[in-house]
Amino acid sequence: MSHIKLLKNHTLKATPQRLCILDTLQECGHATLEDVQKIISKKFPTLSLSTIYRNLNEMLQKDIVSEVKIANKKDYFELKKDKHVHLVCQNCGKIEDFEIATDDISKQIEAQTGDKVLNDTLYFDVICKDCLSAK
Amino acid sequence: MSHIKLLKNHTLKATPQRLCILDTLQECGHATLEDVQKIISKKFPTLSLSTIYRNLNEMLQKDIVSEVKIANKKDYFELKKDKHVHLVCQNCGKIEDFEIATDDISKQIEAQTGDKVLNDTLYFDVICKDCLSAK
DNA sequence: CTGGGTGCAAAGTATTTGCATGAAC
DNA sequence: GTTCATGCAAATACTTTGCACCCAG
Repeated sequence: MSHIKLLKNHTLKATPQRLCILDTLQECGHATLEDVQKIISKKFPTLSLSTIYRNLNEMLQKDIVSEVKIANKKDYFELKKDKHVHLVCQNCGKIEDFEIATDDISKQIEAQTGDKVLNDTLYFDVICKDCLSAK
Repeated sequence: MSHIKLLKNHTLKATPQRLCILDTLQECGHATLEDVQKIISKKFPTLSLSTIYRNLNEMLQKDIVSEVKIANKKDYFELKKDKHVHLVCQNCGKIEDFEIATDDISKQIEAQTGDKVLNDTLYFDVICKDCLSAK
């Protein structure tokens, strides 16, 4: 879906500023606020910091983007995607996505706790293939 | 291990302030900075905010405590524990811990990506038993 | 047109730091 | 006694807000 439609579906006007923010997230995959700021300052120098804050918050609320929180790291933003796991390379810092079925674990938790599992967020600390082979 | 020993093992002096912070985390299981602040203001009103910040940061660095980051929530602190999963109740907000073996998933990731998995952090959004039965 | 969005400057929070004093070892 | 930690106040960093102007629909 185009970013223009994406915004309109969520009752947000398709301004150049918003499109620029979405493009940036798409390019980066996962971007910290700092990343977004830095990249935008080149692509669209007049886009103000308050606009970035305001829009990221709005898009979080409307579930267009999500926040990726990793211990000992800054928070990242990403375009909302289907269920996936984050693989965080402890060497180069890169974040990869990985599709995975976690129903087994969910069932196990439900059986042992009596809770109802709705959803999950999984992070794995890894050394990525590239860093492994670089050694 | 007593908190006094815990601190000394990490070359930190066992001050009443530090012990109070550790006790607070132990009581709460998972506490936000705000929780810590609020509880401490009763138990030890002269303990200053900068001391809380300084010590939590130091203890994070020395791996005495860890940070629990959950999307759409404030960050929590907890005493460092063995590998466990966090179950976050979407209804009452409570966080439970759950012990689980995740080797299967790790192996699956390694097989499919070529990465080396070091560690993992898993969160599950749940409706806890208590909230389920309260309906 | 008109309502919502933007930029700017200012306000509001959160976090860190420098330094003199005080406590742990 | 020394060294390290604390409290306070000040500095810095981060985030939000109010308002006049502007643009997408």
